[in-house]
Amino acid sequence: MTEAAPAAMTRIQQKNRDLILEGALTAFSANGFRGATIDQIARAAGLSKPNVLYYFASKDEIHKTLLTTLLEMWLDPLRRLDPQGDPLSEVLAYIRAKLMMSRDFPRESRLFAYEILQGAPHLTEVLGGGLRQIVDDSAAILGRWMDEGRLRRVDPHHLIFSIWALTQHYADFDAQVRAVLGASRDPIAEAEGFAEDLYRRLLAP
Amino acid sequence: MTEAAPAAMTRIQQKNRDLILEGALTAFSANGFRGATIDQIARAAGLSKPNVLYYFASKDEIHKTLLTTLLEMWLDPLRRLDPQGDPLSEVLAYIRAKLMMSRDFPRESRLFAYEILQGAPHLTEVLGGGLRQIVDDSAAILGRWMDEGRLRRVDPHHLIFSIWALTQHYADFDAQVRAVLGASRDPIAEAEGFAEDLYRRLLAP
DNA sequence: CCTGATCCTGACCGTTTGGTCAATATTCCG
DNA sequence: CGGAATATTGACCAAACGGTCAGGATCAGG
Repeated sequence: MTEAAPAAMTRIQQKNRDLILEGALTAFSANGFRGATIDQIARAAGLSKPNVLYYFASKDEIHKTLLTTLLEMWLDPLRRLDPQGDPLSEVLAYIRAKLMMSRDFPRESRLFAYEILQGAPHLTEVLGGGLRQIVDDSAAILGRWMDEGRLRRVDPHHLIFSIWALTQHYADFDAQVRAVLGASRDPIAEAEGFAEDLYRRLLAP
Repeated sequence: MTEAAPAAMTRIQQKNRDLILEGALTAFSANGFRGATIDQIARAAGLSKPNVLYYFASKDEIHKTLLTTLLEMWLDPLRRLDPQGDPLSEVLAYIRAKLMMSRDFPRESRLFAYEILQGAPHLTEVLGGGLRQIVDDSAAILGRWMDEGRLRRVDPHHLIFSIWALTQHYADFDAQVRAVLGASRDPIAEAEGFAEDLYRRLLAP
């Protein structure tokens, strides 16, 4: 309903909608849905508040559009698990990809973190639908590798959870990580080595 | 300054402050700091809004009091790492304790999650001070065990981060875990087995 | 250059929210 | 009991916020 006719869109529309979503990503990821104001979003986008509402009917719609747009990108690495590939390499590549996303797209990570913390009011359909499907599919691939003895047997769903938890931790709880580690260290670079070691140990048959 | 004279406190004061903090924990952990309103807190506590402000000068002070009060309890399991104990048992016991806290105190977990997501504006001193100290101390214990060859060598800080990430994931992202796993499963009970396997593999020398 | 569609904004509105205050009720204690 | 200390509340306030709207600026196409 929000994207009924995406075909017809002016250059200006395209540009301003992008600006708004970009500003909204910054605002929502910094303060959560309720903490972010339309004024903040407008300022970050370089537009006036009424102009923002000219392109999006409500704050809610901006948020929803952001979530659904970014979810695609967010889950992409999991979809890339290649059933034909080498199991351990595939898993380690996935972990590396997720860590790089925490490094390069921390705002996106925090956006989802806020949403899920809140009980995912805007994502319930997606969570129980598309997400679950993708996770189940990936878990099935992992399970098959385990059946074949090419990966140690563990619960595939919890394996995925643990990878999410660990990799997103460095984006979501960055403030804590930095406070504990100090300013001079590079948390994510270090995490790469740690995570590889961890999951190699766990999964090597 | 907030707790200048804790000695003098009426029964009524004690009871109502507790009620308020209890209600605030529910409100803040469900909606974050900005998402929670004093009215919500008051209703949850069974008091009127002005009465809540009679016991706490501001919403901010309620939040700060909650955080500092609960941080103690939250970090307690880490303090319990016994340098004299069996290394692997100690770590596994810590993990089990953290998982039980995710099960029994999910509100506390989410309260901290929100705060740190936001950049920990109310915890900066604590993070860089007390927390860092405790983590460094624990990391030192773990490091010594590794020196002695009683634990496999990994980065102690990232080991702690990974335990936090995994165990708190089940409280903070409960909505997602439940959506993916379905209603009939018991995530945390399953996680216990998974986590023990994971860290036994990683750390057994 | 004209005109209709698109784009943009200042001013405004109703509601919510954090917080205040004067007045009243309740408790405590000599 | 009586009065001081403590506790409680309805009414209120100013600021912030999401959202509206009428009117003006700008742009695209003929």
